[in-house]
Amino acid sequence: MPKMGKADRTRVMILNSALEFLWDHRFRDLTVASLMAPTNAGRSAFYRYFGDLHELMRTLLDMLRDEILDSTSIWFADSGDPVLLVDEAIGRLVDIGYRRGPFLRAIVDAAVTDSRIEGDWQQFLKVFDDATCSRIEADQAQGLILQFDAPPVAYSLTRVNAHTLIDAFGQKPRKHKARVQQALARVWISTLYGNEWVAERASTLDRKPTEPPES
Amino acid sequence: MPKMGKADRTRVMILNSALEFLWDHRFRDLTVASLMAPTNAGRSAFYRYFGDLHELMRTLLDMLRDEILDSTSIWFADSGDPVLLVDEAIGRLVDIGYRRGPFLRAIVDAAVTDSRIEGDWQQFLKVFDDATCSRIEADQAQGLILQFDAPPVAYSLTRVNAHTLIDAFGQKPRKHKARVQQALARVWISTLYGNEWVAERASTLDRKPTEPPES
DNA sequence: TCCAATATGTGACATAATGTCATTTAAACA
DNA sequence: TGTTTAAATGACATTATGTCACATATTGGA
Repeated sequence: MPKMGKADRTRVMILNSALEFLWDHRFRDLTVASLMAPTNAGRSAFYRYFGDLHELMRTLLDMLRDEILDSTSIWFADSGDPVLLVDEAIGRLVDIGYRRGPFLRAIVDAAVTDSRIEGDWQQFLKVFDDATCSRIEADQAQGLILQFDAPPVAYSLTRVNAHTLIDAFGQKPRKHKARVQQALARVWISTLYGNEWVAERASTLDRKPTEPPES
Repeated sequence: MPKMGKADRTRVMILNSALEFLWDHRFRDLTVASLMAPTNAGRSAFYRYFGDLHELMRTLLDMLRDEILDSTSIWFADSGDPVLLVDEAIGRLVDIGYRRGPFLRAIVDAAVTDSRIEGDWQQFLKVFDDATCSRIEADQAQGLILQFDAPPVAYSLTRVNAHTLIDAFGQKPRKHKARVQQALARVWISTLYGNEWVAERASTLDRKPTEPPES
């Protein structure tokens, strides 16, 4: 455990309090007072660490970004069977969406009320837009994907991911993970590579154990 | 012109002021004061007509709902070539998304900060979820669509529509209408009916005049 | 047309949250 | 341990919301 000064400990307490709060409350119900209540410190101590609630949310997004990019690094792979790659990447994405759903939702909620977070979030999505676009164009060059205007399709596909995950897992009771995963995989694979690939892959997916939705 | 009492006139002024404001400002920047400034009435007069800003937004959603359901009535048609039907329905949806983008975005923004609007919006989306689900299941029964778990796919497809439209047209400069339409049509048709139908239809779409993006 | 009766509008007030600042209190470290 | 530096506090200013008693218009019947 790295040695922490008091400032670091307080900062961590605040971040933990935020995570705890947001796990079962919406961002709109978060106030500085409610955030600092479980802490030893008083309300105004908050402002020593963050300019405002939105700045705290940006910090949370920074943390989540690393976690997401790490766990979906396969998304940016440039070799291997493209269909399996998409399937695996969606699986990873659904996993993390399931685990972090409420925080993802909180960040997107916060983005609506603050243009800086909005910018951060769009920039984050753009990483996936760009990666998807590159993949499409590379596979078009190889004849694996039909010729079409790649950017808007990539854009729509990343948005279906983001908002399906947030709507499905962003608040409890979360929806069934496997069903969401299959739906997203179907949309992506049939849009990019064609329905026949989904059909071929379907039996594999259906064999996966079906977990019941959690609280 | 129907005869209006003073109350009706003031109410209309408020609604117009809101529409005008939201055409080039975000919902987060709307305050009761800024809303009533262009009106003859003072700030507190607002509360005679609406409980709060969110109630005003619900009224706006009611108005928009009628317009959208009217213009996308073809979405709920149960006869005709399914592929053409989807294509036409998406076209209508993109048209209205383009015309009303900023208001749609304002409503979705407002939903994030108010659970009543959120409920209204989800209920509105559910109409499309259900219609899409019925269509899928009907076409599966006819063998036009492969057998798969329809509800989550329908859910993802309505969300790709809503959020693609709002992201693309919700604030100026709006994106290019035809490109968005083609992307959405591609996602829907290849997910439901297969890539070959998109390819066949592509030439038709590409022949459409390409309008430059507006302010 | 005028005059109640009623509907509409107003400004002063209470409330709730944010963010700031001088001051107090606690931690760090030599 | 004592001194320097950092962290926490509580009182205050600010901004927006929503409410209320009262003032002023509008309306429709005599």
